[in-house]
Amino acid sequence: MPQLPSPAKPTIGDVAAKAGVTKATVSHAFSGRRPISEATKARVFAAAEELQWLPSASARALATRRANAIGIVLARDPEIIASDTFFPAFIAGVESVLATAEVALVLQVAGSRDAEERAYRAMASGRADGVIMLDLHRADWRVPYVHQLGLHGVVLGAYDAPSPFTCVRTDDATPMAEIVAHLRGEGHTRIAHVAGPLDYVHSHVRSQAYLAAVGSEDLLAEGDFGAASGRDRTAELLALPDPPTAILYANDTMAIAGLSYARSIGLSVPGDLAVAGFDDDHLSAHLSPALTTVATDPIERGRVCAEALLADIAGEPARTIQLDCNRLQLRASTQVQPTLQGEER
Amino acid sequence: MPQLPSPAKPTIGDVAAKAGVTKATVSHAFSGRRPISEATKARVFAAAEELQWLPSASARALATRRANAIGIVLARDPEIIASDTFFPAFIAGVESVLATAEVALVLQVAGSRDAEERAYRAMASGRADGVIMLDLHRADWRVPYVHQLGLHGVVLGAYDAPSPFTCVRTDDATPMAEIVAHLRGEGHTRIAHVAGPLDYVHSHVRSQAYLAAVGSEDLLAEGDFGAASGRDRTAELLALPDPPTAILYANDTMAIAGLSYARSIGLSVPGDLAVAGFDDDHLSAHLSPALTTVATDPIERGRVCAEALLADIAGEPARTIQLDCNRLQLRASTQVQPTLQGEER
DNA sequence: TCCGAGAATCAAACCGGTTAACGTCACCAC
DNA sequence: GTGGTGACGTTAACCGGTTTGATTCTCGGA
Repeated sequence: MPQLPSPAKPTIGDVAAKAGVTKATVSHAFSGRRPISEATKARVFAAAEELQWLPSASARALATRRANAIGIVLARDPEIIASDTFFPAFIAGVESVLATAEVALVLQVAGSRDAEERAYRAMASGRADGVIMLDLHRADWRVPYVHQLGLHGVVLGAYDAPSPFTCVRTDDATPMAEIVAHLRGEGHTRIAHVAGPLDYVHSHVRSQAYLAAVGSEDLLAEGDFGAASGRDRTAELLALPDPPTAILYANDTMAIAGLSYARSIGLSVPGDLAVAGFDDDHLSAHLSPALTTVATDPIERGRVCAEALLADIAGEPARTIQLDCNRLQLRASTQVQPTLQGEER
Repeated sequence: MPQLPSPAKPTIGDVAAKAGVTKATVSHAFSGRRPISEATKARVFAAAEELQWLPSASARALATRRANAIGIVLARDPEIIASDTFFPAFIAGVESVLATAEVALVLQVAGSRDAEERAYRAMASGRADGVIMLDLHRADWRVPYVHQLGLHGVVLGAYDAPSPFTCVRTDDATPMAEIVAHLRGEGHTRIAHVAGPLDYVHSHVRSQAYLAAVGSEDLLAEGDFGAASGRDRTAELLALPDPPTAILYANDTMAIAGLSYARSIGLSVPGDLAVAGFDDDHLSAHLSPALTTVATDPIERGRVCAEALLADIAGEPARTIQLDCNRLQLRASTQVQPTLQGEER
């Protein structure tokens, strides 16, 4: 492979010299912030093209005090990230709006609270103009912290205290109630729930909705969204003297693991045990029985969060956005009689 | 929420003034590139602490000509990203080494070839010092392109032409041969393979290994790694006059979809049909039957790629790294008799 | 004829760091 | 004394853009 003779990247000065103008003119020609004659513009563009000039992102960032990037700090254990079906889709949604705005996405994984603070400080030091905060906790410390750092921000989830940031909320309670109603319609009376960690806002909301619908916390268990915990909580529930006939999981990963466990001990699904998940993992429609779940459209969530953040950075005031992107997917894992719902293609 | 009076971020100049020294001294005190007396250092650090000074990433990037960031451009359809189990784990591995090096990760999703080129140019314009290239194609255009842009790089996968970049390779052929041997040992003679898109290097390698072991391409089908294609290819294979008794899939997503399809038409697994996947999705060990597959340790791959890239950026010469991270996981989906292999905890 | 306005461009300051070159001063050997 | 050396700081240039305040030129109107 021919070792390149280090082409010495051209700068705006080189372009200006080649076009016979000054740096300022080149800048104006591209930004359009001052009128430049068509003739000069043409010369400038030609020179830039010929030199293959790319404006330096860091120089521009320094001069404009804009990183032209947004950040996401993931405070999760790498192993959990690996098993997370939400995150990549969310990113895809975010990127779909960033791409057209020429804004980059900076990602950081932080294992500890300390690493997390460092990550946000790094963002604030000029790596990003704003951040999207996921996996909201109740009274999340990040909201005041990020605000004090002078960053723009958007939170995904219900933040109850007054927030300086735009807040993108979804209604997870309604689909939970719908599932319970559906299971009741199928004749179930002992309906259990395997929740996610209850200090997450979304886990909490889902379990509250479950409690409201069922009226008892006898059959409420707390998992951690991982497959192993789905299996273990299921084993515990099924070992009860009066075990549930239906289990509602806070995500599909736990539901699938639970479903498999139930079958491995000889139960039939949905005959002996009805199973429902949450999230609509890409596999859930392709299992047998296909899994009843709630499609949460993470791509759409990503898109809306990114748009809200760009708006915030552009100076628009913070607001609350209510998203309606949850869709109940009734499938075979909760109904003995096949329906002709037809949401599967 | 109290509107902050725009704290006017402190600069190195403010710190210098407060400590009664010049900017250069502050810089040296922190970088240690010139000796500074303990007394002065203490004053500088105190001033920085008091002012909550964070050095500006963009100013530093401009001055040092280093972005202190690396990039990954994902050339995939958002829908496919969403169903990808490899990617988040890989990212987690990458981050685990970046975090300690204070290097950021810039992500870009590019839907088209054109967008992809733009993304790499953006990286080259100072957003990143180097990139990791995934999903290598045979004779991938990105290798010369990225090199010409003056970026550092690492490719994951077997690039056969001489490459200016460090190349991280894995041996996917051996586990494929092992699975075939294992299936033969179970008595199977009609063994099919549902490959991924064959223009990907890794799909190609896997299918070649399959062909070498089986000796016929009668039962080779090409999928796209998505669940739907796993189901459809399976349906086609099982509809053959002389259908296979074992199917080997290029990833777990297709395998799980295929397995479910087989069961939905009344076949038992592994009794009537043995099924094996590739990747060891987080769910695979928790299905019933648990899925025989190959654990590919994407976290480790990410870690090694990131280390190699940082080394390259630091000026070390490119090299080829052979990774041994594939582990065959024999589970119930391919063996009628339960074994006591015990690799499951 | 002279003035004012607007268009097009230039020159220079500025963003916030890093770094090469240079100045001091103290100390030591000869 | 003289010269050399190392430690510690300072000055000023530089990185590659953007932006602001002149400057020049043209043209229309009073």
